[in-house]
Amino acid sequence: MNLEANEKVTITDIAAKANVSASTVSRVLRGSARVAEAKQMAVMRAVEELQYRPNIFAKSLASGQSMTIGVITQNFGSPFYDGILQGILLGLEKTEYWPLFADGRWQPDMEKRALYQLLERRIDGLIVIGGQLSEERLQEVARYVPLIVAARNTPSLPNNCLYVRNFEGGYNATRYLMDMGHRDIVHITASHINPVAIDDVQQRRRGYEQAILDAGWELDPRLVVEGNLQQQSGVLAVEMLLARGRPFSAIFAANDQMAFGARLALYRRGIRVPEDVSLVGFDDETFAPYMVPPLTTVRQPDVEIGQAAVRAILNMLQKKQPDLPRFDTELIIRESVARH
Amino acid sequence: MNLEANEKVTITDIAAKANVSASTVSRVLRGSARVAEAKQMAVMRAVEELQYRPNIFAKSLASGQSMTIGVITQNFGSPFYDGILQGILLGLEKTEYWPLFADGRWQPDMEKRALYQLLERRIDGLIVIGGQLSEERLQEVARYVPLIVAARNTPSLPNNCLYVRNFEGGYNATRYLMDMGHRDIVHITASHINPVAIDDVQQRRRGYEQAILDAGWELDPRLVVEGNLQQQSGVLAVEMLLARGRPFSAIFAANDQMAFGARLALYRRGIRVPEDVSLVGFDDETFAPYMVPPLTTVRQPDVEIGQAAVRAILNMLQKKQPDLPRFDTELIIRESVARH
DNA sequence: GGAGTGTTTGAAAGCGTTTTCAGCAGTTTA
DNA sequence: TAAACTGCTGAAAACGCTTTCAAACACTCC
Repeated sequence: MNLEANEKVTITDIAAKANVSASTVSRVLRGSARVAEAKQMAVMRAVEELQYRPNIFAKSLASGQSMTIGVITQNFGSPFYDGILQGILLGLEKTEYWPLFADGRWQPDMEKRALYQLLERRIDGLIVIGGQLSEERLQEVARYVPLIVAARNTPSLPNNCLYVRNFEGGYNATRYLMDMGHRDIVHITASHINPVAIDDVQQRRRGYEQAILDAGWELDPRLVVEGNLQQQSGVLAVEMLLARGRPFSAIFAANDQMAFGARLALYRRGIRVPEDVSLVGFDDETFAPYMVPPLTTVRQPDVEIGQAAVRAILNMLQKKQPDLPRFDTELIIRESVARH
Repeated sequence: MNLEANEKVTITDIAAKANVSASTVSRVLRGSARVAEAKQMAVMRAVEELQYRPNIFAKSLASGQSMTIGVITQNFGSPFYDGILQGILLGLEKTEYWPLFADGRWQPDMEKRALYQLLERRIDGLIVIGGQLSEERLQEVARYVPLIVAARNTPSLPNNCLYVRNFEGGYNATRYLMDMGHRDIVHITASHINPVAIDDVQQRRRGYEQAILDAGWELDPRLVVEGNLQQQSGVLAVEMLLARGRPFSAIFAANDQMAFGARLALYRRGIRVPEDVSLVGFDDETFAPYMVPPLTTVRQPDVEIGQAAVRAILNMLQKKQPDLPRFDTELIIRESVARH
């Protein structure tokens, strides 16, 4: 790599060196039309020798494409979302595209602003991870630019949405606890975050409820606590639960972070995991295997979701029908659940 | 926000509507020269009415600036680095610049490739977080584009480097354990990662050693174990330590991730924390307060570092001397250390 | 009243690509 | 043998900005 050298080499220089016109150079480089073998070779040689690097601004201006994919995430630094970002990075790796990340921070106006700025940067496609943009706005965006929504259910955009079977995940987690002999199972949910409904989390809750109903038991509202997906809210949830006085032997948290919080609260109260209370999370974050005891949890294939999102977007960019796989969750059994 | 509407509005349309020339419109928008008050107003009104959004490609082509800052991180999804990224995002928020992230994954060739691609995208500045690019290459890059190196000591680039006082951090952590009555203090380090030396981690180790020497004690090589900064290596480190048979009452790990691994290994062996063995980490990751027991650790101001990196780069872009603060670490005392 | 100074402006020349269009050889086809 | 294709190629026109340059104008000062 020679930094300064290639700086000023333009397509015209290549054209001169290879004894062809600039148009022909462009054709060879983009493969946009047939060019005689001999000229092709000449162009390639000139490119090699002069260390030519196309100017991306000129390219974008002329072609109208930025070769970038916008990505709106919430809460940069949150393990599950970061996993998806990693998948996106991975999927984009051997393409000509580059991701443009923006952080919505679960704040509707931040998210709108991010969207706006990304569009101003003329992104060729957009991946939205979670978030709270209204479906109407997403529809509007989808009309304007290829769009994939990941980690969020958007019923009105069936052709833009990457689903995870959250319902089944919640169901299986609960079912597993039941199979281990638990009956009084708590669910820490987070159906509302300032104050928009998070469909994925609600699906997990519905799975939990269905598992209980399928067993022929009754739902007990005292066993459900509301959190906000952050660790601290897991602590609070357990406090609240204990205050309610309703006995329980197991907790299923709607994400790992709240499970970690719950685990800490139990520790502080001297309640042992899993001897006294069993614990199941959701997401399988990197820290989950290192919780004490290692956390049994429902794995969402985050990296795979990111990669699938990229594949789908790339297909859309080529005007092909994207395939939108449904992702299954997987129960990862570790050591935080004991037989009751 | 009107998506389709503004698409085709160009500077010429504004010029026509405001009864001025395109050059004047440009001048008003960029503030690059005085323009009569009345015309300014007219331009602003036209911009407003036609919902004009400048075409960033044309802007970049004409000005030679991409209004992007390249950022090379290692290991996307690692908490400490993500914290810095968050800081960068935050710092860039109210500027016209946008970050372009690349992931080196601690692999030298990945990192070189990332660097190369970022330069191809004509970034206006570059922030490198950690990594293994040789100092020579970094020097070469620095000559070519404003460069800030964060979370890594680069002695040959004193004007491009953001330092954290890792030595003091290591010293204080060890000192604290000594003050709590510990004498046989283990250090889990990671001085070499395939197989490049990580200066920051070595500084922490030197701090550890100095603290012991200052107390008038001898360094015992059996108390130092090598890891690779990943959780799993913390597990292995404790296994190895136990196998050595050298008694110890405290562990100071060079980062939180290895501390988490160590904590798990101790749990598996039935060794209590902090009753039997005390534990101190480094970084203060988001999970540290939720470890059981909450982890005493050395906080590095990750978000602040990211913000400082942005400030420095922005200064360099304005040809001003960047200020490169030294960052102090802070010992966060939680519950993983007991008096011995 | 003219020279000198300073301020504001528009025309036009880039910036480096892509893409359209027409032309020019060679084929085929009628 | 003329007409119609085909396949390659170069000239030139976008793409939508920024910036230089010189003109136009309004002052101020001898």
